[in-house]
Amino acid sequence: MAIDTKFNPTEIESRLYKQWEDGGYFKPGRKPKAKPFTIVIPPPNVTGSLHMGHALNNTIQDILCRFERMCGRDVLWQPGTDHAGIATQMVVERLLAKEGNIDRRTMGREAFLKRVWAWKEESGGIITKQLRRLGASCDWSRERFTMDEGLSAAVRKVFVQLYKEKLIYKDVRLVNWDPVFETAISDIEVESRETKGAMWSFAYPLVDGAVDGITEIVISTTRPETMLGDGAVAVHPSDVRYKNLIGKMVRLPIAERHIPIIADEYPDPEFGTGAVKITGAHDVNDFEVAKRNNIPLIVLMDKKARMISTPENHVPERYDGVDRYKAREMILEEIEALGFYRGKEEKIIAQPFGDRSNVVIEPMLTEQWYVDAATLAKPAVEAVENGSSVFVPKNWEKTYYEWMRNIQPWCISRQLWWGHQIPAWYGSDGKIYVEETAEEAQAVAGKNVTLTRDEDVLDTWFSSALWPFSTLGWPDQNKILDRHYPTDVVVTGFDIIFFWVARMMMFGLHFMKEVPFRTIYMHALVRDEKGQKMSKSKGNVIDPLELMDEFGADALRFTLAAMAAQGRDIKLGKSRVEGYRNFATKLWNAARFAEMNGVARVESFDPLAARVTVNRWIAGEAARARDIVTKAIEEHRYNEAAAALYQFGWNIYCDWYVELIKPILTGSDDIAKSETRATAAWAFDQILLLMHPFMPFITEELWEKTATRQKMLIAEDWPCYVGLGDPAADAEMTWVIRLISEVRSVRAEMNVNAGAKIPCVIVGAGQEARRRAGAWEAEIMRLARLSSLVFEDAVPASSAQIALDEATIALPLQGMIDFAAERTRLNKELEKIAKDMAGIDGRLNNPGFVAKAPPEVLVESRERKAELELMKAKVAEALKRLG
RNA sequence: GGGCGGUUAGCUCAGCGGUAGAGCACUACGUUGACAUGGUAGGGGUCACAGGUUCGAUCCCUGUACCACCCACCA
Repeated sequence: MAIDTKFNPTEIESRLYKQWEDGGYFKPGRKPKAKPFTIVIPPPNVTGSLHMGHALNNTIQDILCRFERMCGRDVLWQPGTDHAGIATQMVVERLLAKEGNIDRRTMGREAFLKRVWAWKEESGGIITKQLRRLGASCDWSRERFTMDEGLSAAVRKVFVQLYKEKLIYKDVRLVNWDPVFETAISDIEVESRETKGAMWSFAYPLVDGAVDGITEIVISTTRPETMLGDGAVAVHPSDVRYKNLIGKMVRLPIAERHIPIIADEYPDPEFGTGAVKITGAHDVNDFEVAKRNNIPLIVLMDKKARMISTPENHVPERYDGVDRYKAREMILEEIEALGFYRGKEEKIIAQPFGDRSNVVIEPMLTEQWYVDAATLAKPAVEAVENGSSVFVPKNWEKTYYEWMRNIQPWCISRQLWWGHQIPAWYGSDGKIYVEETAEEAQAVAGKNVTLTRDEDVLDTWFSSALWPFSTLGWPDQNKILDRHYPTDVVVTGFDIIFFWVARMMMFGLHFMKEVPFRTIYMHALVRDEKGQKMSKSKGNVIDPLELMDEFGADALRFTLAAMAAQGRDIKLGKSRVEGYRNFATKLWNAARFAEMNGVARVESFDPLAARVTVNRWIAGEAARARDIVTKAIEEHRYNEAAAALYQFGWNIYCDWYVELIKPILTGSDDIAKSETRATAAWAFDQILLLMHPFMPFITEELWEKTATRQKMLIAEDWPCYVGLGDPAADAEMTWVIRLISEVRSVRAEMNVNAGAKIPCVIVGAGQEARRRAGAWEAEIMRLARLSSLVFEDAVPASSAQIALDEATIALPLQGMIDFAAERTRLNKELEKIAKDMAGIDGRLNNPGFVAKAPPEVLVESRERKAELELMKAKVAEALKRLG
């Protein structure tokens, strides 16, 4: 069982993971009587491979799951993947093109879908393998896919019910149309970007001649090509310039139609010419104006955003089939030639882009399916208001409210093939039958009706919205669902708060009558060292897999946890990962040290029974670390937990404790020796236990290597200490450490090498003094003895003079340690008394009482600094005398 | 236009009423029987700026300046 001299992460990771998974440690139901704890994974796209965001997201979830498991909860971490409609279809279409195959349309829907499924079976499991690599303790036996039969059934049921409740309906309105994928997309899939553009001005001549000497009206537009579809020109009713033009007709050049000048509140008289062309079928604002004023909607483009010429739309034939941007140039040329051109102004304009296709979205008038989100949002808002679900950090609630309270109908139909096909059938008369199956629809429609199914599929996020209950087996009632819904926490990045969290809230509440999760933990986004979003095009992607190869999964996990402060983004540098890899190595070597020094676990060892000061102290420190880590995880402050672990493991245990016990281990006091061995082993076990959620692999490995155990570490109980922590031992160790540091510092400054045995001597003396401690004089004597011993190696003959000097040095130091804490404590106490007396809650503006704090407490820090300087000087002097 | 963050060491970031912290980088000395993926010590900060509250402000309040992000229909 000897521990290798080197720690090799890759060697142990896959072996241990397999042991855990095969051993069934990730499955719920091991503790049937325990309180359940549930997390559903944010399902990664099947097309995806692990990026930094996933790594962070799943590290946090795994920390929680492992922690709660150790705390005795019955943990279910429900994994799965998302079919990712557009993304997947895109990948497969590209693949087809690359292989020189026919496109999907000529291939036909059925054949294409078969191809996608084949692709999914073949390459869809990459990301789940990578999650295993990270150590994620999901119950893989329950893995789900959003297009599984069960989940699809859930989708159909939800759709049908919402339709029957009139919360899903069809509507003809302007949608965001993606001309590359030729599908509608929802509002939040549109990204507005600032681009260079221009605003052109055209004149439309009045049909019936001049009014008040005016012969034309000048409009301004950023989209000249849409002038062919103008149905009116609008002016503000209060705009005196156009007062007498309202109701007159103007001639629309090129299209050669007559359109009215109307009055509407929409135009801003201050902006441009104050007159706006109204193109109802190609602009969201214009659409509203047109509806209000009964202006006809003239469709100009086809699904690829090319102009079309039809008898209805009056678009000249020469425009037929011309791309919208080419049409723009043509229009500009023609307008100029016709003499209606009135100038151009360069301008930065916001343009809508498809978040996946990177192409300008065209507002298009089509019939689509919508969810009445406003109605569903109400309970979802209330649930957060009344605390049924809580955001961490809290300030995301405001963003959530803002969006939910202004929510628009959610367009859920997509003109794609990969996804859940909408369970709606049409009779030849156009009548709609929405049922879960074709048979049911047929039964409702009657035998003689020929039904055709709606071709569209649902937005991917529709099925994701059901994820917290569909994965647990809904709509079938079952034990898992009863036991694990609502889930405890959802862990996610804020970028999908609207896409996913909000919709799960709406659907969860509507169908389960319960919030889908109690806590919504929003973590930051991972960026590169310069704070830029990682993207392939920028070439700044840090691949978590490469980091794991180089430094190990534990190091990566610890890094991510340590950086998961509740900010907005995380800038990740390799050096940080390297640092935590070193931490892992440090622990590995501490275990080797233990092994070499006969430090081994003693089954019946009780840290409370330890007598040696340093042992009592380390036990207390372990308890303290345990408390900090526990609290920090519970409050989702992972960086604090990580910091406490790092400090306890490296600073407290390795730097101080291990160094301080060396003389005991090599000394001749057998009682102290055996106690220390047992304590060291015990304390190291505590490190492994507390660290396991963060660094599961190395801790599990060392757990196995350092003793014969009943259970694997993953199945161990989270430590709970009663009565650990000895103020006397703490106080003594605190100033021992301080004193050693001071002496070392002075020595270093003076470049004196007084030997390396200081720590051992101090501790030995400290123990002895502890037994005698009591009266103040005794304390001084103890210090004196101690100080003389500090220089024992250097000055074999004892020097009483030096000893006394050192004593006077050490005492103010001891006072200094407690100075700040004491002052704080006193002020807090006084403030509290003041508040109680005045009955004030919250911050006290003018306590006044604080000024009455004992004067010795309110010493200026400057004096303290002077004391320190003096002390240093004295130590230096003492050393000088030693030569 | 609304909203949410940020500005702390050379770099990346914690902290958040009570003597300014970590990692990396840097300097010096050790190459000592766990560990050079180490050890010890050290240098480096008017905590963006200006006011205010307070016995005390990096922290709370108000404003200013930059930097990010999200949302929104100004043609």
